[in-house]
Amino acid sequence: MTKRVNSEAKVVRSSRQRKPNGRNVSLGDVARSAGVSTATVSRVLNNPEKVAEKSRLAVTAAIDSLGYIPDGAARALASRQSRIIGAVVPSLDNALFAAGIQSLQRRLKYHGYTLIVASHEYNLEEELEEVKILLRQGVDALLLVGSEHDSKLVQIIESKAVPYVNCWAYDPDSEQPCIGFDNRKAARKITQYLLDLGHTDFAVIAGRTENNDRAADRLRGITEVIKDHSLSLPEDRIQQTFYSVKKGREAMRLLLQGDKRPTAVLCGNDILALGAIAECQSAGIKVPEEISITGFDDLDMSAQMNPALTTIHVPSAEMGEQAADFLVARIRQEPSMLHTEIMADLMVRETTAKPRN
Amino acid sequence: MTKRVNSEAKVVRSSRQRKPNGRNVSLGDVARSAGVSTATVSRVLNNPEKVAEKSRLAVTAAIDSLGYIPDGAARALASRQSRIIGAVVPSLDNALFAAGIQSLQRRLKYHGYTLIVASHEYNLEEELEEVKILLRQGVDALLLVGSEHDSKLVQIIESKAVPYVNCWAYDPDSEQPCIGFDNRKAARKITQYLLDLGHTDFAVIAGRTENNDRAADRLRGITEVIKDHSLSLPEDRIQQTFYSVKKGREAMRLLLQGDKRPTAVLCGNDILALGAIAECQSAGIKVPEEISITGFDDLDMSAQMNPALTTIHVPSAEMGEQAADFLVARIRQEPSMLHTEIMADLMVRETTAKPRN
DNA sequence: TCTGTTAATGTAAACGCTTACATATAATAT
DNA sequence: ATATTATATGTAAGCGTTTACATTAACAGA
Repeated sequence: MTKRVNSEAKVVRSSRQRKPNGRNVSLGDVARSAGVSTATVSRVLNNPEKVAEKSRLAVTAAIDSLGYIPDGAARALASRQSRIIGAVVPSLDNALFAAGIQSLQRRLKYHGYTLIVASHEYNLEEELEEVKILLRQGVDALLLVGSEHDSKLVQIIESKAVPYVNCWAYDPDSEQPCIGFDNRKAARKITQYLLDLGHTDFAVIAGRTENNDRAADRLRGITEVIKDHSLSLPEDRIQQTFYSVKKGREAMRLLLQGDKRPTAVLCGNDILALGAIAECQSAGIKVPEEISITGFDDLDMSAQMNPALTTIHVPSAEMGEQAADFLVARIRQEPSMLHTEIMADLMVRETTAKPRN
Repeated sequence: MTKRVNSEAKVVRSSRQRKPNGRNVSLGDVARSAGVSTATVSRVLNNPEKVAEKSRLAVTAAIDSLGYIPDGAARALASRQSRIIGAVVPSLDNALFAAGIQSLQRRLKYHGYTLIVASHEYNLEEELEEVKILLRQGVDALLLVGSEHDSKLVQIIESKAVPYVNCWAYDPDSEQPCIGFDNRKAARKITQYLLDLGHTDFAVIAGRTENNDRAADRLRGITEVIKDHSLSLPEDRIQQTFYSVKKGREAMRLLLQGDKRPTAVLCGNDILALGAIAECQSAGIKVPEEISITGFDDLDMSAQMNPALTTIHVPSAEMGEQAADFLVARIRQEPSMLHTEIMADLMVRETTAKPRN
């Protein structure tokens, strides 16, 4: 598929030496140059208010002229704080998490922390593995996605006494801290909306529910409401698939093959819905006139597409920000809420309408 | 500073306690428990082949039973290697980078490295700032996007002797290592294709070119080819905007307002193109019958949309993987190519056609 | 038996910071 | 003036690893 052409065979051996003249410049060098002790230099770095202005100036001048950059490892070792926070998400490829991580990072930076992101590709064992790696790197706190984890995971984190929080899910009954929304409730809401519109003939294109409690909760919310209204949702009306436009199309194609076409299709996220809509368009089926389709997440583009997608708005950015504040508060041992619910609202747009007859 | 008044008889000597019941388990604890020296434990961790099987077994058993997790900071300090690699990208919100980062991470993990990602929101000063932070954290190598950086950036990295690579751009004349494709050449290719189709009336919806050499190169490639063919591209036919579907729509709306409508619109990336297409659809203009639209990047969804987008395929995943291999090779002081060009191919799909008359 | 060589392990000195505690100096109260 | 307290700085002991070098054991060749 893709060809690769290498430019001339320029082979360069980089000699991984430090400064030309020797070692890297250290805090000790700064101290010597400024004529103060290492303790004072350390203080101007960490508690400048505890240092007299005169020495503070001398030290900052020395830092600048020497181009001193503190050694994070040494600092972490001595202070037992790495100032690094880890996040383990299912995937970076999902715009939903990307947006959340983006705002998480921005906020952490504001608090003086650096973020390490790892992804586990919707594999709980892999998630445990990644958490171990982050713990080894000495993260000061951890952000996890969902509330379903490998059984050993929480135990390990707690044995290390590292603060953590589950995001993108809300479970007030859990002992684990979480910041997120109730996926089941939101799914019920959008299903109910379709029901109120008059739909009785449903199909679902869900994300894979194993190892993904968010997808499972969404599916559960949908089926519950449908069952509550004594409507049926046969097995072949429920597709489970990976999150991608392509998979969404394929699932919709299968759904369209049945002898009776559903009047409303609930998708596990916006990406699947985009695929479902594209498939309908290709098949000459009008959305929403002939079929209603809903998404979940409310990606930026969903409101802009044609037709604009009816979906559940998931405030990822807000969640990331709150998670940052929460974790920093925990690190500082300040009081904080155990559970924070964020509202996920229904966004009615153009892909849903009353059924035809 | 703070006075400590002990009313109780219990005087706590070490104020830095970790677990409720004491310290964390350290390599020394493992050594004691296994009946060997710390050096031997360290060896089984880092060079197991240098240790006799008997002691290796004893040590691994001790590690398991104590639940020992090595301290990354201490290891980094002593070995002068953090096993962390940093990436500074413009945005995580852009699916293009997300995909590249994802594969970079996967590959780094395979090599035993952890990835830290920072984003600078298309702000070169911010980029410098992030690089400094990562350097402070002690990253063993750095991945950058594009070849245009703050003038101090490369100097700082090189003074620290940290390997780095510029990605998503290809500039064989530069002294800086890069792995990527030639944005200008690719832009020329897609423009030429439109020209060959018979288009003479162009418009461009480009990404913002300040602080973004990739966007600038793309725009340059487009305008060059058009000029080469003695065609005109007036100022008002060039829109520059942020990468978002919404902005793409707005830009297209402006373009449609002119007295003469272009027959082909070249977009700076797929996201902008998606917006442009949506706007045309809303305006009742048929793509590609009445207007041809092209993207750039070839996101996963672009092939699935309706109509499928004609665009330039950017192999982000491959780039991430190669970047990982390159950086690791550099860290290990193995020989490696300074410049690697990756081909960005034209993907002709359904949003382009011959102009009407 | 002795010596030289190799393999396995141990000893202890870094690595570059932070910070408890000690000390010196200045400010204030008596 | 002296005692008291607050402020600023210095001293040096870690933090938990890695690793150069020393030591010991095992074994082969003479």
